[in-house]
Order: sequence, then structure tokens, then C-alpha cells
Amino acid sequence: MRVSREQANANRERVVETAARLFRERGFDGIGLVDLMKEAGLTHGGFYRQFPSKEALLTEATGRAVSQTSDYLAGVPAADRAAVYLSREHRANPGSGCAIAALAGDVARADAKTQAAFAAGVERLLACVGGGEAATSGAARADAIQTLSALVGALVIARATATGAPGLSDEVLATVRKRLAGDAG
Amino acid sequence: MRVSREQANANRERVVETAARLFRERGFDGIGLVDLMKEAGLTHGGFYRQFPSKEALLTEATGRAVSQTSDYLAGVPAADRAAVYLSREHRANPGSGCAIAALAGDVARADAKTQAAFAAGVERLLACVGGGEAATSGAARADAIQTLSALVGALVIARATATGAPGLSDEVLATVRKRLAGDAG
DNA sequence: ATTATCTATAGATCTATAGATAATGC
DNA sequence: ATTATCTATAGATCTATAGATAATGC
Repeated sequence: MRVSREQANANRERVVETAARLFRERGFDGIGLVDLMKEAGLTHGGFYRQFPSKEALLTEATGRAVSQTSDYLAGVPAADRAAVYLSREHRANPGSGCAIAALAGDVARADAKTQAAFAAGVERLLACVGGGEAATSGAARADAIQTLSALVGALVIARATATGAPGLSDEVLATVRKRLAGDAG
Repeated sequence: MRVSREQANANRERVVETAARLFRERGFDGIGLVDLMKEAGLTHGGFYRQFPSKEALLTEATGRAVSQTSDYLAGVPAADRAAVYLSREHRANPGSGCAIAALAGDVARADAKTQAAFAAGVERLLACVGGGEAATSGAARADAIQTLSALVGALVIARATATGAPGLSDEVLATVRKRLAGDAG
């Protein structure tokens, strides 16, 4: 039943990756440790050798999810970012999508460490959206904050209305996409 | 143990009001029916005579919360709305604050009926933010969608960083507040 | 007689722990 | 000998239901 140290590290990685996806899809309380470990291909008994608590896994999973988000978005051409971010495909796939939009609700109720990991992701996205020159304060950073807020708000509203009011959901995506294509998007 | 029909209706109202507050504060999975009913001054045994399920209470509580939100915001002078919405006080009090920002995550995973109640709230806020002329499509409605998205996104990000990165949280509130004060805010 | 609310509980979760097992790594 | 993972379970929840109770409303 024991595996090599290398394999154990790989298993731990897979748990974090799985959590980064499932917490975004179902929320922190929407997935239990038994099912989460099962999705990672393990049983739940080994969990507490690798993590002190489910809350600690949220901290790591948040860090992982925000890294995935900024890495992915950095690879999208600046001119396409708003269209990709506000697409129906992104709306339908929170598990592989923006960590800020998908985790904000749970992170607002999490501890300071998790919020700090989340904030680091916000900073990286600001640098990305602002074209690299938004790290310091000033007008470029203010533009980036305004743009990121509109992106996150539009996606969050679109997801909460996707099934019950698909026309409004599509309209919100399309409208903000169009507005952001004009300037800093 | 039985009360008058009038009192029973008042009790039911209080359960919906309590849920509208607690779901915003703790999330749908963050409050159990036993504690929720206790906060409403009742025991949990009577719950299922008034509501078919906890999910059905979410539908009603969402409708109640969005009504409170649009009613409150309609009473705030248009010039002050962005400052009130993006205040530290609003950030600290989700239970009595904007239903869109506080419930979006849970509603994205809820049924179509709950999403429809949420969408009705979005429409009412668009009319409010747009100054009443945003109900029909056109530039005024697009402005309102852009403004509401920025408001919701900024508040959601500010809440998720309030404890772990208070400087960033304050900065997001202040920046978007300043930007929206200029135009449609 | 009806019914709103109560007490009590069933049955299914959930997080976390205990102890066994078996392969790694000294 | 150490340890990563397993099986099994403790103890605390959670949603939902059953049946008793007592006041309302016919």
C-alpha cells in the first residue's frame, strides 16, 4: 500500500489539482473529502497525513487555481482576452476557469491565509489585464482594476442567470465584452 | 403550541427574512435548518409544513433579498449610489447588503426558478442604476449593465480580500468608486 | 376538527482519527 | 524501521419525517 516518495508527492499534487477544480465547480461545502479523494484516485484515510484540515486544502487549492488562471490568461493575446473571458464556454466551465470569479464567495468566508493567496492572484491578473505596466499605482493600475471588476462582475452575474434567464445572461456577457473591446480589454 | 393563522403567516415571513439574511452572510450550505429556525425563534420541526425543502426556501429568500436590495438602492440618491455600494460598511455587512453580490455563487448552482428570481433582481437593479430609462435595450441599458458589473465585481473582490489583503480591498473599492462617480454611477 | 408547532428520531452525510498493511528506503 | 495508503469507525452534523400537543376556528 505504500508508494515511493516521488509517487506520494505526485499523489499530493493530484489532490490539490482536483480540489482546485472541484471547489470552483461545486463550492467549498459542495464537495466532501471522501468524494474529493475518490476523484483524485485515492481513499480518504490518507488525507490527514498530507493536509492538516480541509480548510488548509482550500488555501493550497486557491493558490493553485489563481496560478492556473493567470498563467492561462497571460497566454491569450491581449486583444482576445475580454472575448475569451466573457465567452459562453468560460461561463459553462468554472472548474477550469477564472479562480477569482469562481472562488470569491467561499474565500470571503475563509481565513486570512487563503485570502492572501487569492489577493496574489488578483495582483497577477491586474498585471496581466493592465499589460504589465499596471503593477505600480497610477492611471494604468486604476484602468486594470476597473476592467477586472467589470469582467468578474459580468461573469458572476452571467453564471447566476445562465439557466433561469439565458437571454439576460448572454446579454450581460455580450454587452461588457463589447464595451471592453473598445479600450483596456 | 398552535398559533393563529395571522401569527403563522408572520412566523413564515420571519423565516424567509432570516434566510434572506443568513444565506447572504454564510452561504446556502453555511447555515443548517435547525440553526436557521432557531434564529427565527422557532424549532425545526415545523419547517416542512411551510416549505417543501431547503432549496425552496432559497428560492423565496433570493426573491426577498433582491427585493430588499432594489428597494433600498432606489431610495439612495443617484449621485451617492456608487459610494454607498462600494463602501467599507457594505463590504462588512453582506447580510443586509446587495443580494446579487452575496448570492451569485450559490445561485449559479441553484435551480432555474431561483435563478429567475435572481434575474428579476438584476433587471430591477439595472433600471435603478440606469435611472429608469434602461429597461429597454439601447445605449442606456448597456451603460447600466457595464456599471452594475463593475459594482458587483469590485464588491465581490473586495470581500474576498478584506481580511487577507485589506490594502488591496480598500483600493479596489476606492478606484471603482472614483471611476463610476465620473459617469453613469 | 383542524392545524401550527413541538419533541424526538431516522438515515445519510461530513470531518477527522485509529490502527492495520505493505512497500520503500536506510 | 519508516511511512504512504488502506479499511473501519467515532462523533458531530444535516435534511427530512413521524407522531404528540394544544390552541384556533368552525
